[in-house]
Amino acid sequence: MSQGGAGRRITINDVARESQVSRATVSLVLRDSNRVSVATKERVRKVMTDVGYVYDRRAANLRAHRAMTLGLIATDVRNPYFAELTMAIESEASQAGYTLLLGYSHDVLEQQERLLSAMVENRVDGLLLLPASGTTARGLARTLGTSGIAHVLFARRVTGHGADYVGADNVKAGQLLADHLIDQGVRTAAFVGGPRGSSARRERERGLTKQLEKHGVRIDPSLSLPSEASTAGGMTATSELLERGPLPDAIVAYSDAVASGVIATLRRHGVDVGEQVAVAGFDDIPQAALEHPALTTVATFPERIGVEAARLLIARMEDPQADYRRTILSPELRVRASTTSWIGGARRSDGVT
Amino acid sequence: MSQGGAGRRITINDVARESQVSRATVSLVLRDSNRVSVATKERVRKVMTDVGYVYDRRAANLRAHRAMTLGLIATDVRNPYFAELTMAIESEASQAGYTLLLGYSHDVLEQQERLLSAMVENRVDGLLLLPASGTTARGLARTLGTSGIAHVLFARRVTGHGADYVGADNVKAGQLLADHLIDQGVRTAAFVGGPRGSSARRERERGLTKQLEKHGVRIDPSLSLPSEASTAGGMTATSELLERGPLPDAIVAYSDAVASGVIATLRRHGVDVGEQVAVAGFDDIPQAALEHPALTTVATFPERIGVEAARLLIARMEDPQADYRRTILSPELRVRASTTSWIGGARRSDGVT
DNA sequence: CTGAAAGCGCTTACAG
DNA sequence: CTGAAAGCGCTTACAG
Repeated sequence: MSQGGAGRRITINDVARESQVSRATVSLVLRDSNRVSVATKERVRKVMTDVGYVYDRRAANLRAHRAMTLGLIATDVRNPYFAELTMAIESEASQAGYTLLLGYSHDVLEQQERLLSAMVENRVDGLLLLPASGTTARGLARTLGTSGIAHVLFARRVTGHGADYVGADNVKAGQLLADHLIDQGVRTAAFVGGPRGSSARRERERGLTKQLEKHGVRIDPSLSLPSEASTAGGMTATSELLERGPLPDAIVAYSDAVASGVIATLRRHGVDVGEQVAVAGFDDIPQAALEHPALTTVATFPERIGVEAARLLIARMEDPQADYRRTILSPELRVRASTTSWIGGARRSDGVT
Repeated sequence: MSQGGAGRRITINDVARESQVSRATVSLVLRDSNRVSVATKERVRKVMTDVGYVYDRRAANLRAHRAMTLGLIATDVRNPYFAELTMAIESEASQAGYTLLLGYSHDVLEQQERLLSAMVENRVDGLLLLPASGTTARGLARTLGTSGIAHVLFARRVTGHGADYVGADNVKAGQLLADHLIDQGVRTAAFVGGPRGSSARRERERGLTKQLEKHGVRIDPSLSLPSEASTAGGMTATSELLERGPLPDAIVAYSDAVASGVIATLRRHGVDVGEQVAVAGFDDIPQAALEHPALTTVATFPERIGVEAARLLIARMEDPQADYRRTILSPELRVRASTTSWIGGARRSDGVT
């Protein structure tokens, strides 16, 4: 039936010849155009399966000036928070008919640049970027500027860079936690972990610090310890903290992933986590509720951020001239045992009241 | 300088005209061919940056019959085990100069089919597949057969499907755990969680069961409870187990992710995890050592599996006719408190000795 | 060392 | 409802 020899690719030409129509008609059948009669469609489709034709989307996309492909650059998906984000973005993109070109920057600027170039050169229709810490507006302009490619930033901002953005209200998240810790009677606190150059870290810390200060509680700047945004990072930072002297009333971790390392390290050092020192995180990843003690945290809804980022991007692709949109999701406090079982506050109030 | 108007794409033609050479020469400059003089290269490159030229890799790839793109289909990256795998594959592919086209099947067959088609139609050079549970050789043949695309399976096998494969020795992993549990004096055990249709589950359970039976310990088949390969799955399965009556001496979870759910659920029901019932998992994800109690498990080295899978695929692309290779990594037992603190065995031996 | 021509596998107006 | 022609942005022999 098919004359396609061993190595030869079967193309639209073979199908056209075999079914006695033009290539244009085959092309229309491929997209199920109603400009082709049902009879012709059936005949052409039969030939397609008979000769084992496989559509070449790249060729189609080149000609049609689109890719039906979105680029996604995240930092590291071993972080459960980013895993949730990635899954949500993939689902949403996939539902909208897009395929995903993926890259991980490992939170390293040079890697991110390489990935950005690769995606631009592959002419993705749009780009979702979780900026590596240290990303600057100038850097982005250099890599993305000339291409004018549609893109949205998520989870971390880049100050001065005009683009759509989706993220949590990190300042608010810090405030929520501050208010709760004040309620618990906390008087001293450390802010542990997270990458120094990330907007999320700055904002969470700022929200926390400012709000604590309103109640006369001051975070000793020497107790602000950056780290990788991972459990391992949390462990390292906590070891440092333990070396610096007596523990504060509360340890606020940059994220739940970091908090996981905080808790493990404290426990290894015989600290009674929760009772002796209150611990809290950010994000409310699934594991937070399963920590022992269960972790107080502020939910930042990665799934919703992912879905929204994908939607914003698709909207942006449809209307490149629209004003930039920023979607800031409101965080929610989740109170659990890691702060409520703290007994320092009780002791203190016992003395006072 | 450039005459490219607002919307027009700047192509190799513009660069050729502007720098007074042919398109062929520009093309050679792009690939830094030594068939072009240094002077010409410099002149052409200067023009490229001046006019803001951006290479179109899609067009190049179409013509050159390659994509420099690999397809990766995993199930769900919220599972830390798959996250490690994915990161390793991405690193390796990226280092070899490939970009990754990504899709998650959510362990659902239909989704996997759609993703496979998309990747074949995008003409990826090769494909890495973590098969959804229930994947059959016939199904794969149907989707991949006609395309003859290079691919490797990893982490789970598909019986009867001829392809390269990389995975852990799951039977051995089960045996290692069985031997250890026997040493601890365990007499009854349950196998909890994991997707029914996955080869990894079957093999782990078989290795465990057979080896236990050698020592006269029999797993009650009604205590083999499948679930999603997630922490949530482990929680559901454990709730079921608790309803079935008295707990066995040991609970072996399909994976550490599942074990995490087992531990949390037992604790919620007031069970003293470790002492009252031994718990173990598979994979040795980073969190296993941080569980409370620390989780005994069998390391299966997802990172090595990922790296190896990418390498096998690249080798396969270079030599499509080579015999199929199977890389089976040897697992290693990691003994921790979740089994060693079990006191049932000690009690019993006290009585016997 | 450089160029003219053909072509990768499709889609897109334009006719009829 | 269908076809002939041009073209997407590159690379690849083939000449010279």
